[in-house]
Amino acid sequence: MKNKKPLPPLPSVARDSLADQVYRHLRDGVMAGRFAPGQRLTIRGLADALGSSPMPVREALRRLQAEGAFEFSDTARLSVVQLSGAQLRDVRDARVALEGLLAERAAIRITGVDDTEIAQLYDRLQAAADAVDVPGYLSANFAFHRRIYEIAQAPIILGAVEKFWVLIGPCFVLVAPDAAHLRRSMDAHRRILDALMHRDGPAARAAVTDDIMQAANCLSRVIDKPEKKRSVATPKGKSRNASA
Amino acid sequence: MKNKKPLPPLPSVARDSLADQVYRHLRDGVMAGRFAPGQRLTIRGLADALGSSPMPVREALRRLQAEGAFEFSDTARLSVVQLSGAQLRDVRDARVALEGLLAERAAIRITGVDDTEIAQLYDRLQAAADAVDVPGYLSANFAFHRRIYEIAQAPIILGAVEKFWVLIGPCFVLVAPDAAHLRRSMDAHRRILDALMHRDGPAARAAVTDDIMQAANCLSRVIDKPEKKRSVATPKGKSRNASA
DNA sequence: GACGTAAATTTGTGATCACATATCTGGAAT
DNA sequence: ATTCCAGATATGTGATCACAAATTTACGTC
Repeated sequence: MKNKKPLPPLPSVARDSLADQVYRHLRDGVMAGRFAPGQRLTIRGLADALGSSPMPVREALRRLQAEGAFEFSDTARLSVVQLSGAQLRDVRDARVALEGLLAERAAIRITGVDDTEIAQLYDRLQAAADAVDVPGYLSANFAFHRRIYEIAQAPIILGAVEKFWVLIGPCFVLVAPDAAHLRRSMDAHRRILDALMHRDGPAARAAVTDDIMQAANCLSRVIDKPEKKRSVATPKGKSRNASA
Repeated sequence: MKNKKPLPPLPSVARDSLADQVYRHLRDGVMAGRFAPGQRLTIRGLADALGSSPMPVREALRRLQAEGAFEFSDTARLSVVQLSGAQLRDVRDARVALEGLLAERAAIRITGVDDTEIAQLYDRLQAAADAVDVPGYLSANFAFHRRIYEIAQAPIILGAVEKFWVLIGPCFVLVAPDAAHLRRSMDAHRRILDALMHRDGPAARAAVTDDIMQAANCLSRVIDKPEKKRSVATPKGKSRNASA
């Protein structure tokens, strides 16, 4: 469904190009684990699925490539990045360093008006954990962390952190909904919440560190296991793509 | 000078698209301080200067926008990102966290074959400091740090660090060649070198931290001083660009 | 029937065109 | 002389086309 109209009703106040919309759409999809590691995609296929020309998709993919979400292989074929175990440990260490910094700063700068909002996001996270909806849990999890880090008022650092989230998003499609992990993760989240409410910076950093290590351990049990029936490449072979 | 020939001699083994070349060219230019903060650029102007069509430049700029080097303003005008003092402090803190991690890890994994190479880069840095060539010093400085961090064998973290370097590159055009700063900086570099040679991780982290804090202090004396004759926008007004 | 080679399709890359909007230029009115 | 508005130019965005390389498919040969 190509839109022949050259976007007539654009209020011009939004300043939101088609490429930007495609970018956010794909980025959210990656973070929510809707793309499998190593999955092959095509520019034209995504463009058809999104109802646009290949051009905005190309620009969005360039940005996502710069962030490490997708890669153009040696033969210039597009695919979702597949992190190795070592790379996953690197992401873990970098997250601990950066998110620990943000959590500590957030515990200092948080005010009463933020408390209720954080608590609401925590409840939404808890709800997604009770139902074992993994994509929903991932989205709620990132929203919870993001809101906390926004309080730290360091958007540049938060941007770097989100780039790491984009990297680990696809890995989560490999891990089956693990109730035990979700319970441990929610325990860490509870401690993050408590630390923030008590304005305890070091405790917030420690809780965030535990949460990150928890997730990394969960992933490391699945990644780099050489053969464990991980046939999560292109499901069929046709240039399809998962974009809800 | 548009190249009408559809790139005939491409060995096809390089897998290096025109957009990639433009990307690296602009990225190196930004890191070396060849673009002024807030400087306005145009896609067509850069394309003409580089002798290509606007298309590869667009893709390269998209990547660099994703990395935060350039921004498309609310009115979709392209300009070099101008960091505020608060953002500069954020970059400083993130660099301390990440580069400290890499330095500590490098001190552990470094081997004898790396020693000579690091020493050579240090000498090149010293030479650029003796002559007060700021762009040359910046390039040598980033090369020195990059080589060290490569030893840490954490390419994902190094990639995040380089994104921060791209952000602070333009800021350095604001600081005049300061011999005192160069001396203090070289002192920190000497301590980094010594720590690496002694395989002392904590000392390497401390030296890198000092180096980063040093540079941040130097920059903070220039940034956010409301009016100090910083007329470093577009020098003339014509859509020119500094691309050597 | 298996394997290798060539045709056909797919796909990323780059160029060119069209268009809406922002920016600049010029002159006219106060 | 200054201000303000209309025409002209410049610029980012998106679409379409062309092309080379890679992948897939088909067919002929052993």
